[in-house]
Amino acid sequence: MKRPRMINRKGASLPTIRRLPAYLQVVRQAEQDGILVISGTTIAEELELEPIQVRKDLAVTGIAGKPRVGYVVKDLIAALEHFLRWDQTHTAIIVGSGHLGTALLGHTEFRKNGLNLVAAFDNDPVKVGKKFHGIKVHDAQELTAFIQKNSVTLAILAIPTHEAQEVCTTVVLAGVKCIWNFTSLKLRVPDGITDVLIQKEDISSGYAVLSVRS
Amino acid sequence: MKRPRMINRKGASLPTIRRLPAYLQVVRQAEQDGILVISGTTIAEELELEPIQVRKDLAVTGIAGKPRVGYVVKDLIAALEHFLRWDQTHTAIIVGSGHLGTALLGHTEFRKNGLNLVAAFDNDPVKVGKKFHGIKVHDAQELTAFIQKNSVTLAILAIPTHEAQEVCTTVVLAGVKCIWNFTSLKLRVPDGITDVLIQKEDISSGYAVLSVRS
DNA sequence: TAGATTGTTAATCGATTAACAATC
DNA sequence: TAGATTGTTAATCGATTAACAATC
Repeated sequence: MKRPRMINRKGASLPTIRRLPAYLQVVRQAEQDGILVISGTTIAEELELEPIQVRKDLAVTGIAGKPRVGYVVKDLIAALEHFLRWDQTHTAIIVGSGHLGTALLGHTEFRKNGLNLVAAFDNDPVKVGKKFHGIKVHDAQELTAFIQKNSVTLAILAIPTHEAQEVCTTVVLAGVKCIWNFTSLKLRVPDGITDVLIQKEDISSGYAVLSVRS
Repeated sequence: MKRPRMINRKGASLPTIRRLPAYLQVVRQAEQDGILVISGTTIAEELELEPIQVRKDLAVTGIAGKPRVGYVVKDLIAALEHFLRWDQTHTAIIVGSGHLGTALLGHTEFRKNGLNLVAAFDNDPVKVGKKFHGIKVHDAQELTAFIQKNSVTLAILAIPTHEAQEVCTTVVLAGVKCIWNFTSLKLRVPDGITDVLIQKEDISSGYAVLSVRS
């Protein structure tokens, strides 16, 4: 059986999408520094990429630059944020309030990018009721009710591997459409459900690149 | 100026290298389950990939399968581990013992993959001297001396962005050849040093994919 | 044997890079 | 104007996929 290649918004390739946040970071920094206009060449130098790649990537956002000048910083930020949908609020929860979950809760950059973390969940009674970085830890039993009541769209899984599939099933049945999976397990959605997006954050891939190349 | 495309061991592409850990995980699980021989088709099904891609990827490790049968589980594990250099010990330190650093210290899977975490470092006096997951937190002042004394090859950076470049410079000057960068800063090695490998673990890329596709 | 699977060679697909006209 | 930069079209490069002979 052949699965169709995933098609992305407006024809942007996966590698392009993955580079956009780095551009946004550079351009936001430029704005902080009071710079009004920035060229693709400058962004490329900053990130050690080729200028042509930066221009091609930025083009997917629909931004129009001015020859000889570059891109208006304010407009470029808006274009990148809009393309990434980081100008909209995404209501999210984190399941698991161990060290990784807490680290993610404290990742303030998320807020700038539209991610609204509204709750954490844990099955450890010692943690339930506590607050980390201002976000309350709820009992994992309340997952389904909370998701439905608060129209949570994204669930971030920072739990032990052996709990991952069960939690995945629970949150999907409760209506979550996106899962950000920080466990090493390949998750499966319940049969018959097709409109769920699962993004795996794979730390061992990075380690593989590091050890093979060194 | 044109930078040459990075060439990897035995011609394995970057995407291939990044998939290998997933294969290893599946095959190790098979071994646990008492399975002696596994086919590329089976691995592909498990990971929702195409069988041809799995076979091509496994080929880079030099493993030879048997038509109609598959690969000997024990041999395949050995081949993957050896290709990834996960059969060797890599002496590593973690700089930063906040939640992320502590989460990484507690990531037991690393040990199975040759990563020997020997120390953590922090500049918070409250944390110095404590132990997390059996690993002692040292004063960041001791970084250089420790690296040189213990021939540390890998430094994992789990520190605030604004400290990242300084720590990078310190550990590189002390002799570290590999940096695993969990901050969002693009790091630069000091002038004249060329044989340092920096791998950036980019969480915002994953979030970008998630929000663009949803 | 029949049929499943490997591994090689070729074809396709897609991403990156190059070339260059347009432009400010 | 001269020169830097954009953005488009074409070329190249590399990764994935297909086809199929070999094999157990």
